[in-house]
Amino acid sequence: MKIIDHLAGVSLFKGLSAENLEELAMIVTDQEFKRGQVIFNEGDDGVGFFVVITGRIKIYKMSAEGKEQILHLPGPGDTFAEVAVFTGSSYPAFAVALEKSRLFFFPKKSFIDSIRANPSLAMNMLASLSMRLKRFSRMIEALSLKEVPGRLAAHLLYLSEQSGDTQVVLDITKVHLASLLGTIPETLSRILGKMSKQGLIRTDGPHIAIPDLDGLDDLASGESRLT
Amino acid sequence: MKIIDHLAGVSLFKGLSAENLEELAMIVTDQEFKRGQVIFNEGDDGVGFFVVITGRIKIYKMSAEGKEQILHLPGPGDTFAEVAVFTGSSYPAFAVALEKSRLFFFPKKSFIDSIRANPSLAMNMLASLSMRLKRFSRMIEALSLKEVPGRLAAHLLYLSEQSGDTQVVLDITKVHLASLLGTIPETLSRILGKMSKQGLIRTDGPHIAIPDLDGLDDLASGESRLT
DNA sequence: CGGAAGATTGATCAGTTTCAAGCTCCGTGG
DNA sequence: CCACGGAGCTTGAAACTGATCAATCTTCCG
Repeated sequence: MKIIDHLAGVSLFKGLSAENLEELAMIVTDQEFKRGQVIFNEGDDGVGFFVVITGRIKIYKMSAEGKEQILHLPGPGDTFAEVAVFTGSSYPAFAVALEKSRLFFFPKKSFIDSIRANPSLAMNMLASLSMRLKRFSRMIEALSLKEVPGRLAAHLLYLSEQSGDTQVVLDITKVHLASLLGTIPETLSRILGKMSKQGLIRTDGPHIAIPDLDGLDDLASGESRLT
Repeated sequence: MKIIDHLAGVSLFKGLSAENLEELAMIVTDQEFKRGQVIFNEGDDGVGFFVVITGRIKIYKMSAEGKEQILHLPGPGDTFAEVAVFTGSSYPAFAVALEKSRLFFFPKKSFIDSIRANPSLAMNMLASLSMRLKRFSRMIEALSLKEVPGRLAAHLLYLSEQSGDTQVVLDITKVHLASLLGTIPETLSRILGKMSKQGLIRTDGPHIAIPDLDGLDDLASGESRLT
């Protein structure tokens, strides 16, 4: 499968002509990362951005004591580190591969040229950054205004909405889910337990069934609490 | 003073030609808001975005119990609600004027046309959104990985860096500062008190002197704590 | 097969919020 | 012009959420 065929499946490049994709393909570097391999560290020189072809990446911040807060978990078709391209500075977070991953790397300079020459690509990128901004503001809202049960409920509802099913399968470990929700595995485990006891969910390893969507909704919006 | 002269001072429009500014000026609506007046509510139809000419705007989220988390406090020359332009959906937060404010409003449709026609404007907007994204990720980091003293220390250092002075003047109330830091006025007051007692800062109303930059730095990075 | 990583549960502890009260300051209307 | 009322700010005591520390068990990757 050629590079251009992979690019065609990336939503950031949706609607671009074959010639445009051809041009983009010329500036791409195809890169492989092993599970656990560092892609960049916070503060590294921001030389370009990435598109995930296969695998899963963890973008995160870290505290002095080593606690991690996950910002983003891009998978196939997702992009990351675009910020470095447009602020012309260093990467503002850490990135490691959670599994064996194939990435396309776009060097900053060449990609900026592409964007300048291509209004549709610019619009796509603006839409992509705006979407990210929206998700980040939801994260800020959750961290500041919701307690852990509310954040978890909101996340489960989000997953359920994505899959269009009241059966949800976690494709990340609970350690990572905790880090994404801004808490720790112990707390997450306890709260999943409480939710089960109250009949809001049924858990079986990474499988979570949601028999009571309305109950979770009340939790997520702060209208009820977990006793 | 004509609209175009105001536009020239907005960093989002930096580097644009006089003709470009002229075109932009044609799609602007000049609007006045009184102190406390609502500009839009979360969920309202996102019809366009704003540039602040004079005054101060509060962009915030709100919990079910009425607690507020400030996302952004745009002042003269700053923009807000750009996200609504590019995601084509509703406003994702609340906006009110903190004081009598003059705003320029850009309707979504016309502004998108301007961007498509003008690569420099597109690049400026990409840079602006990226900067915002970076600030939001710092906020997420702070809320999740730092305690209130650390967040406050980081914010004071930020203000000091902006002004290039170890003397800082708060141009917002402490109620708003608390909301910006993800806490409440009582906690903020106590922590300012502790910092003063330890000689990290000296406070006099909205004036805060920082005699011990290194001490604050240690607090902000989590290397020390407030006993 | 061995060991590290993931997951769960209990007891304790620290940080922050909540509730309550009192204070100053300022704008506005009588 | 003064008084009133509300907003901003501070301090204290009590309650609570979530983190920490510790132990155990399981799983899965090398």
